[in-house]
Amino acid sequence: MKAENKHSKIISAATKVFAKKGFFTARISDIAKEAKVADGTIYLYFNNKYDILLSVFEEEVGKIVEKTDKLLSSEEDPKKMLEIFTIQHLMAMKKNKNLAEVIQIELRQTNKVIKDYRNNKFSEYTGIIANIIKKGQETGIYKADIKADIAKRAYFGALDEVSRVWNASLETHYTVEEIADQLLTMFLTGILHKPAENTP
Amino acid sequence: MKAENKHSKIISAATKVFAKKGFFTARISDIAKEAKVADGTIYLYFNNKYDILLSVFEEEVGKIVEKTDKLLSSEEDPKKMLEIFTIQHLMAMKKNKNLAEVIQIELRQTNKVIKDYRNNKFSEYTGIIANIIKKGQETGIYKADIKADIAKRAYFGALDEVSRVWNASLETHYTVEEIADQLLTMFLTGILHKPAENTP
DNA sequence: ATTACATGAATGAATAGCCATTCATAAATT
DNA sequence: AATTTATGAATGGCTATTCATTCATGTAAT
Repeated sequence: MKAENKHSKIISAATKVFAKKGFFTARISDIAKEAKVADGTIYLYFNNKYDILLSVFEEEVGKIVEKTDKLLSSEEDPKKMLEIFTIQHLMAMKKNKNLAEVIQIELRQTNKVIKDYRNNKFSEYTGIIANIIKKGQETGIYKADIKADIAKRAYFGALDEVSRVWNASLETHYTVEEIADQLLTMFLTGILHKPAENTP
Repeated sequence: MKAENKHSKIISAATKVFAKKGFFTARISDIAKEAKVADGTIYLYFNNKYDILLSVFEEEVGKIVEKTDKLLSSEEDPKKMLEIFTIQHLMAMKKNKNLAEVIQIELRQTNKVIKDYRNNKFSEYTGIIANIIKKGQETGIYKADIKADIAKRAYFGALDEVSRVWNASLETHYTVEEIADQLLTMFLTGILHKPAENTP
């Protein structure tokens, strides 16, 4: 069996298992079983349990970053860019619900214990939001007094929390487009009614 | 020693320890040590480890809900209400950074494993946001086509993520007021420049 | 073509360490 | 002295990780 194949089989099994049980309650044997591989085999491809989580995180987030960059590269309008980012994020999370969970786990749990931080694909990812905002500020369409580093967090947080509920989904009949529309409306124009002055 | 005293001593010790090490890597003996109590004593006040976490969560979030309700009760303007909510949340999280962490842990980690859900103070809390929005929509100052249940999540997510970084704070020299101002600006009026039509 | 040998991947039972929980015993309080 | 509260060492269960062994494939010698 080809090596690469097994590596990725384990990665995707782990994604599934971590998402379902959480990192700490997931057993190596669960992952092994899910990947249809012996327990020991996992240690041929990963150093330890945490290494699996980190790999899942970095690799999968890496893919998303790459895809997002590609999608954005052909767009110049900061407003459209934010729209693309939003839809892309929500679609990715809906498609791979397990990944959404893993991101949340890794982000909030484990780096508390193990300080490694490698390349940190994640800050790369939120950095994309910051860049969109900065670009819009240069163009002049976004408010200049918005701080990009606060805004990127706020917007990521909003996206993330909306996706979280998706998973824990007791509900959410909304489509990606509906949610994206709501988020973009809020973030771009706010929830306040504009004073109706622009009627000619 | 008074019983109630010991109960709350354990709660606050646990808050500290969970925040620092995360639920799963925190040891009962850590909590006991922090509370200056014997390991066994903890089991006189709580059923098990998870019960401690849940108690921390429910009790502390409960306090915040109560305080927030009180602060809001004397205010009618939905715009001011959101402002109050925002500042109150950020202050509470800054004051009790540990609690901010525990909320995140509980929210995203553990209820995956143990389904209990008791009263769920948390939905009560986000419900406050939803109510503010609905009220503003009735008054007519908030856009009618914003869905309160999406908006509440988005806004809570934004607040929460901003507070998270606070803790992991590698930076954040911002004051509560600055951050609140930024979030409110974004959420109320958006990041887009208003088309400058309201100059008379 | 067949056999013998080599290599490295894969296995999964055994190990070893950790830590939540219990409980016999000891204060402390009534 | 009876009862309540507290202690912390001992127990027991759990699971990450290891490693001796097997298996599969390739190479070379006959």
